[in-house]
Amino acid sequence: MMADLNAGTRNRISESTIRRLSLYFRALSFLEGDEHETVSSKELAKSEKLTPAQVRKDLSFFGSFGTRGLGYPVTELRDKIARILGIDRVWRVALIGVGNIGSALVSYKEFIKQGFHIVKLFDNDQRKIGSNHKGIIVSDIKDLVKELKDDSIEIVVIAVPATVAQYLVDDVVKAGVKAILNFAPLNLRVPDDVHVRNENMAMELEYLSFAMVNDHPPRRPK
Amino acid sequence: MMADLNAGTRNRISESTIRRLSLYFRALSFLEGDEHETVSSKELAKSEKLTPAQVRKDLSFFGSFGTRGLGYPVTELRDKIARILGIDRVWRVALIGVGNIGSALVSYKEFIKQGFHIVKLFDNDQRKIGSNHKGIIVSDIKDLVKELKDDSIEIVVIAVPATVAQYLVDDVVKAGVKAILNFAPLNLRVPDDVHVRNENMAMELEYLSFAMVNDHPPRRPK
DNA sequence: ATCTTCTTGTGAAGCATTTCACATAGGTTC
DNA sequence: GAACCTATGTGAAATGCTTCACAAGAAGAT
Repeated sequence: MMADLNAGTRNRISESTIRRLSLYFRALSFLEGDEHETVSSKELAKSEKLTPAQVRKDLSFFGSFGTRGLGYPVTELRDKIARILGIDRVWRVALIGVGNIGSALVSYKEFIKQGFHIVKLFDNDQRKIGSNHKGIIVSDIKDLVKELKDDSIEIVVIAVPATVAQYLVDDVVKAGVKAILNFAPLNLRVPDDVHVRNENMAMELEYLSFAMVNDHPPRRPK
Repeated sequence: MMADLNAGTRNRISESTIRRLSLYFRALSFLEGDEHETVSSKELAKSEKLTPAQVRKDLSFFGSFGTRGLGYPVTELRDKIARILGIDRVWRVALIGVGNIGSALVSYKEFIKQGFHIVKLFDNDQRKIGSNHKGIIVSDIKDLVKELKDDSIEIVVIAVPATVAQYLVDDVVKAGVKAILNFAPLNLRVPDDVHVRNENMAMELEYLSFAMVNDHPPRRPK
């Protein structure tokens, strides 16, 4: 039974489910290397510290991919999930801000592996503009809107200081980009049809800090 | 009314609440710069795209910080949250893996600002060992356990390839470290009393990809 | 061909989190 | 100092998510 993903709030797939699909995808990619032909919900759950029921329920939102008594075919399921996540294709990504984090992301192999190709770099620093990072020439930020459009950029990664991020994002929206991965520590204002995900590294450290200070028990399945 | 944070599963503060505390902390830090003396749950909610009720409920788990009819005192609330999150002190952090991401993190100002001081670097590459990054000399990974102990490291950041991460984490655990921030794309196995948070940058891009392919509506409050 | 075993797929139950709604209380004005 | 205004703090309702439990389907053995 395929869920209707377009049904507004009703039937909406939860954020948690989608994030777990990423985990399943990763686990299946590992298994593919091994001799495994099939994998059970139990095994898949164990490798990501989840419950078997959770795995089955998540997958059931998108279809029936398994065989009763046997499990799920590894390669096939991996491909199906790639399809669902939309990573069975190449995405054209632009990165704004070639500083510490930006530079690291240009060379980050996980992105390429999953079809996220950074094809464009922007900065406002004259010393960086024109320079070459992994074969990509850094463009001047002042040409942002035009170049994003001309190059059919679909996803933009923001890796600039918080003070200038909103200003740049307004231009990114103007260029028609509908997806933004934001590393700047602030909440970006965008229209309803633009997707934003925030990557907040300090937040994860704060969680660890809280957990230690308060002796907060981790949530464990079962 | 203070919640009992040590009460095992009962009364456990939810992960979402803690993550939102980080957001409130950030928003309050911004406001402090302005002329604002107090802030209402409504204003605080708006700046992070949440509901006022959510803000009040979150804070109520930890005490009564506001004044009816007026709102919350900005500086005081900010300090209280810092206390709750355990970021009213300095944490000694070690970073393992001085590659692309590792190098970026050493210079990442948000960490320092919030009291997370990277005081130790490790790598297994002979060309990197002994070199100086932002005033810190890179240590040989083979001395990991001893040096983590000797330097009273409390938090370890893992920024190495997935293939070697588990092996290193076993040593980190051996050294008595109870908190790990993991950038390697795999699920680390650790004892129950060790806290792990995963930073999975590809996962966020996958979420964006999913949202675009499936025309998935973002969840909006109200 | 039937029996046994294994594991899926899924309503329903059980929990957890969010939102509602309002009594309550501090501040301000007259 | 009383009346009014405003925004908190919080039980209770509503919503959302996870886990349970089992019928049903597929493969392999005898």
